[in-house]
Amino acid sequence: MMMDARKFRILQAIIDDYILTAIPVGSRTISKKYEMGLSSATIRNEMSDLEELGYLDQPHVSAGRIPSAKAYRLYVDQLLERGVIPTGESESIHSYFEDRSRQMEDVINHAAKVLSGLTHYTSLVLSPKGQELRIRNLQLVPVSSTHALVVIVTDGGIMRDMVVEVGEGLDADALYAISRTLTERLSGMTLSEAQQALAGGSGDMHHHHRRLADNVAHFMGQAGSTSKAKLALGGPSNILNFPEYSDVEKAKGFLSVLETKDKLVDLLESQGEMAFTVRIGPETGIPELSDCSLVTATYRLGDNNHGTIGVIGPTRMHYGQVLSILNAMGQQLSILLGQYKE
Amino acid sequence: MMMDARKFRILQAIIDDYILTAIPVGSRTISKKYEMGLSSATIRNEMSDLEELGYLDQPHVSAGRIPSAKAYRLYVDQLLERGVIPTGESESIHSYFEDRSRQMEDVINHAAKVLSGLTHYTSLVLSPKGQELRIRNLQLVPVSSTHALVVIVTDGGIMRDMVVEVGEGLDADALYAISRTLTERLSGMTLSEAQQALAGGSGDMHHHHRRLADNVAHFMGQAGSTSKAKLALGGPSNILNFPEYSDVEKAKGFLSVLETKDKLVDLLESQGEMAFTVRIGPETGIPELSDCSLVTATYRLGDNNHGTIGVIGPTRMHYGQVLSILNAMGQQLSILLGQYKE
DNA sequence: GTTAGCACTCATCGCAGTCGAGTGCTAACA
DNA sequence: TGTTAGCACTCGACTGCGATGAGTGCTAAC
Repeated sequence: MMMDARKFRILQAIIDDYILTAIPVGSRTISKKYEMGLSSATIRNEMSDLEELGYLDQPHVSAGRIPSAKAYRLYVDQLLERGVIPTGESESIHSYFEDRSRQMEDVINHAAKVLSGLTHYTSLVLSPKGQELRIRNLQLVPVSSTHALVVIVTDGGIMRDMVVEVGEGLDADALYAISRTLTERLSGMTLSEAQQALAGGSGDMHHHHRRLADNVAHFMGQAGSTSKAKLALGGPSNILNFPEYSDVEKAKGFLSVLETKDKLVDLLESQGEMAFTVRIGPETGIPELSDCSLVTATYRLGDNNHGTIGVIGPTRMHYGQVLSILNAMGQQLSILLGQYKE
Repeated sequence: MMMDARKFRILQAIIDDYILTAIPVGSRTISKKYEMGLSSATIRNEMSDLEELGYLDQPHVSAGRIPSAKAYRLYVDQLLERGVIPTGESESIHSYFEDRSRQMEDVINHAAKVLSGLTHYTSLVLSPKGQELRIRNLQLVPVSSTHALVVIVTDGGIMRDMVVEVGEGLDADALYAISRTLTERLSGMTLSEAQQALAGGSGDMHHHHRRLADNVAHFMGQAGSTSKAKLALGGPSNILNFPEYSDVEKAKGFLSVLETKDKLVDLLESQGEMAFTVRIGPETGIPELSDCSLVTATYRLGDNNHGTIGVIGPTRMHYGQVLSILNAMGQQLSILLGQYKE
């Protein structure tokens, strides 16, 4: 048995209806509501076939059918093939960023809020990871007589800071001098390159201030590591709006995953450079999210940097709308965060 | 009718039992489990009195009694009067901070995690507000040809940073010179004093770089305002462990409040300088939290700064234990964050 | 003042019965 | 050969009801 055009149309109708209502869809519903020109009996036969093909599940014998993960996969693939509808969203999203803050973190947080507000799902916004960023400026700011704050400005405009121990007896001017030297030496390198350069330890300065150099190198290792990418969550409790999660146990599982952000970051990072990724149910690889879908998109920042935005919701998600909003939001973020670029 | 010692003992037993089990407490339970040397009938009479006095509520006529907010209030007040039990918690909490990060934000986040882990409630950790901090150092780090990052180090060791617009044609050295001048002028002032000093606008520099000065002043206003205090949440989903919140609607209300952090910050800040505050049910002033209690404590940072830590849970909270843990955690935070002090 | 006894209340649980949405199958029809 | 009407069947959801039992309030005796 094969999937033909009619089967596909019926499947589509079932998915649409289930996305809307979250109620198992019966043959009569499809026949009447979606004007197929077919009787419920025919639909029934087709549905039986679709079930055999693995596109539909039946919670119990006297209930309607619900789409399987495989069905959503097909649905989404079609959607992506046909291209996403980039509606007027873009403009409306733009308006949410009127008071454009320049702080990476603020932008990330705000974006997450806007995203969850627009989609009514839980949203995730991951800042670009530092790995690929190139250093533009490095400066040490004295904090105490023994510690200094490292500030690094990169071509993405992202700054990370950390307190490092410096040797005794370095006043503000000395630190500034060192900062200038370091900036000169390291400018244009990525964080990991710079880390190596420092660890390699040629140059005058390094002999005098080995400790300082080591600490700064260590910091770069940390800042450059993916784990340091900032993750903002939007509307975690949105999930509770969906009947799928009216069970407290399930909701707790979901929220717990959100709390341990590490897994999420890994998941988001694994997207790589793809414009869009849709993970349906078990495809997320996280048991607690096995009846959720995760839709992610990347936004570009500079030539070799990207961050990730995403939305988590029940598998019966408004994929089309979500993709469209993510698309618009990605563009907006690229613009907002790209404004440091010279 | 008055509250006498025996009534109080009975009330205490009821509260203890209800905190443990979340099940309405009957007269027989008290008479047997708590060895009052009184029959259930006597307890019943006393309970009836306690209800009349407003310390007990009855969900329905054939159920046991549950403590009212007024009862918890009495309970807590007694607890506070007698002094909190500062057990060995302090040591165990210390051990959670082995890898002492120096980043304010990391410490705050970690503290929230530890706090929610220890108490099994939802925890809140609010960083000290910048208002009272005194500037020790101010530095401008070039970000682009037109923007610079302001970094301020204060005597609390707290740094806030923000990108401000500077005039054209200022290179790194020029910015450093300005930074030195500003540090000299502003060092020792609080943020708001510094803001005024800058706005006042005497001094050579200000005429040349009015724009820059204005922007820095504006930043100080922001950084110093209470709204900028960082709030970390720990274990938001912990609330779902309690049967009180097995209703999804209630849980959603609770979690929504957590998402809009502003209200929480206000609530935490309103504690003022008190060592401990306990808000029971309606006392929180937030409808969604009307059957929660919020226990907060302050931790000191320097002479005139303090942050707030707190725990939110159901009204039937383990007040004694929570107070003890908050106490220990407060001390630990004071130590950790105070380590920049010269 | 305390307690035993008793009638009363009321939430909870289990159970049988009903209802109805939805199915699968068969037979007739185009 | 594909479509449809009809019908028996399934099974979850809901309803009503009696039994159960925890817990109370009241009264009378100690």
